[in-house]
Amino acid sequence: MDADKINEVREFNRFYTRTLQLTNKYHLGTGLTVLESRLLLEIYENKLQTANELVALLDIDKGYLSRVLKSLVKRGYIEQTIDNADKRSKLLTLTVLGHNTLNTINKRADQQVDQLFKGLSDQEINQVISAMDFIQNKVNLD
Amino acid sequence: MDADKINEVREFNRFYTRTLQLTNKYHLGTGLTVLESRLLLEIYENKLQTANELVALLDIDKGYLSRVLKSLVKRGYIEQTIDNADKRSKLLTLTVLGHNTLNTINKRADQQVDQLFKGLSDQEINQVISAMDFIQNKVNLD
DNA sequence: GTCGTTAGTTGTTTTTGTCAACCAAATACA
DNA sequence: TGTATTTGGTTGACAAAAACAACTAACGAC
Repeated sequence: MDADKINEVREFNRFYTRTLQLTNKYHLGTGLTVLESRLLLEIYENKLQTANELVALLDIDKGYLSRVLKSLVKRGYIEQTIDNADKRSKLLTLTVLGHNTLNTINKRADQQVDQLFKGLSDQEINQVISAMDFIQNKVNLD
Repeated sequence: MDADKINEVREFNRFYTRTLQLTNKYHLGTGLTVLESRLLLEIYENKLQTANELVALLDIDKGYLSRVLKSLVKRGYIEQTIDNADKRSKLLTLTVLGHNTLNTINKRADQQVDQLFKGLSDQEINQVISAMDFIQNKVNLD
């Protein structure tokens, strides 16, 4: 891949990180840190059930996670119940507060997306979205 | 903007943070933290000259920045010289080491981009890049 | 020259994260 | 079965990253 193209990708990366950083500050106004809101999200939307799964997914220290979860329990965002099938592990679920907070976060993120697309015509919005789609499908993960 | 589209954008955001932002972990293998490498980058490529400008751009605590800069000076990456036009402020420049390190970081980022695009045809690469271009031109910043 | 502002520093504290030792339940296996 | 190993999670001790507030010295306005 030649230098020009690499440069364009680099520039896009900077651009997008800069933009995303706005939409990434989900926690703002919710009393949660970025990590905490990520945990709620993974527990609820991706159906992760145990600390162990979170550790594997997020590549985070298990001791630290243990404390963060403890704090989330104390503050009423999640509940931990012992798994009867394996009494070492605790199953994580969101409380009503946790659920509502996650909704707030999502709503706020949506507003930021709206803000980002403000002033574009429907046709342009569709084009941006299909460009995103294209990138997502083409770029090599693993 | 309807829910479906917002959802796609949200997904793209997650995808993008997960993947391309990998190329943002510049610091790996250079002895610099992410913040430090960002500072070098802003000083050199964006021609920021004072701690004050960095504080404004990066929304970072000035006390903390002061210490980080001090450490970068001590470790030989940057130099601070008193601005004769305003003896309160110090002008920041990269040393040779700082400059070389920044080059290494950029090279490494380029390799990661290459890796990401591995296996795509030239035509596909061009399509991805023009999709990026399109997004960048259309999406509303500020 | 005095006063409010500004650039940067420093002391103190909080938050975030790492590392290693630990406990109890589960699994392996002789 | 009984013992050894592994696994899910907790805890203590510590290090690094970052926030907060008080401070100094130079600057600008008047």
